[in-house]
Amino acid sequence: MHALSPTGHRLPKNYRLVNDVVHEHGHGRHLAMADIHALAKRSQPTIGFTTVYRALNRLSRLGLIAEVRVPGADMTYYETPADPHAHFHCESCGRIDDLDYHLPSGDVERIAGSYGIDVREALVTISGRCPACREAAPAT
Amino acid sequence: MHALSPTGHRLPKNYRLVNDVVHEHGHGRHLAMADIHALAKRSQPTIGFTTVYRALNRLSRLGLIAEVRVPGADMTYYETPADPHAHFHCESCGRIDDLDYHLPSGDVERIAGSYGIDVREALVTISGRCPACREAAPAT
DNA sequence: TCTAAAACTGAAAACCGCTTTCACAATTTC
DNA sequence: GAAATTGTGAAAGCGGTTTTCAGTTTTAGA
Repeated sequence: MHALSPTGHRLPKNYRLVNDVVHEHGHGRHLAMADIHALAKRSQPTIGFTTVYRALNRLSRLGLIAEVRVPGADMTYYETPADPHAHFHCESCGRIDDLDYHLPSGDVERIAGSYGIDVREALVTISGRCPACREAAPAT
Repeated sequence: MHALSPTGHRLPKNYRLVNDVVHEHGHGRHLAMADIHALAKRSQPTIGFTTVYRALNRLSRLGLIAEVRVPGADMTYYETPADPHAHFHCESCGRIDDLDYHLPSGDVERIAGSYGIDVREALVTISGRCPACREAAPAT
């Protein structure tokens, strides 16, 4: 017996579990597939990472969760969908934070127009050192 | 006998070869390690990819070449260092183009200040479909 | 110039996240 | 119910990157 997602899609129950996990633990945090798998196992100890992998793909495609890809990070992270925002990636400790920033409206459209591009997504990523790492080892 | 790089660093000759390759073929193009290895072999058929790998790391660290990491692309690309600019990544054909755009000056500083971040780099990446792919398969 | 230390080299193996395959189980549809 | 579809977990495969190893070349210092 499958059930419907919040947007009316039919979702297997493992997929709904994954969705719940991301929404419960993804408040401002960014979860890797391994994290999500570990969390899902708490409710469903037999769930395999392959299922989590497929769930994340499906949920992303449906827009129920969002992929976070940060240049320089070697993994894909997942978060709850939110208004456009930038990401910060600490090169020392690897942490990823949300930044409340988005490109000036109009800029993307202007670029798209002049290059003939069909834009799906415009990403802003800032990399550097977070306050904690700054303090731990000031300047390298 | 080593020689000096343009900036006065001592560089093994294989590393200089890699540097030359990137600067000769990286005009507006983005080269993967495999490309660079293949090109370097023309002059130095015995050069191994490990050496190219190490050269690219060193040269990047010295700022003689620039790494291009694009979210969604599975590889690191290399280009000649240039003024800040954005990148476009075509999700259909994978091509990566330079875009003549940079974040409004002041924006990055403002973010850095309010979050206490030590910024090394601010990246703008736009993904979507390039004109060629648009035409080949309009809308999916 | 000779020599010990340091740096460089290429092949191969290890690594690591992601993706696919396989054989089987559960669910849905008719 | 039975057939077709969809979901499942383990395991194997894949591809770019990184490390290891044993050996060579280069450098620095007497």
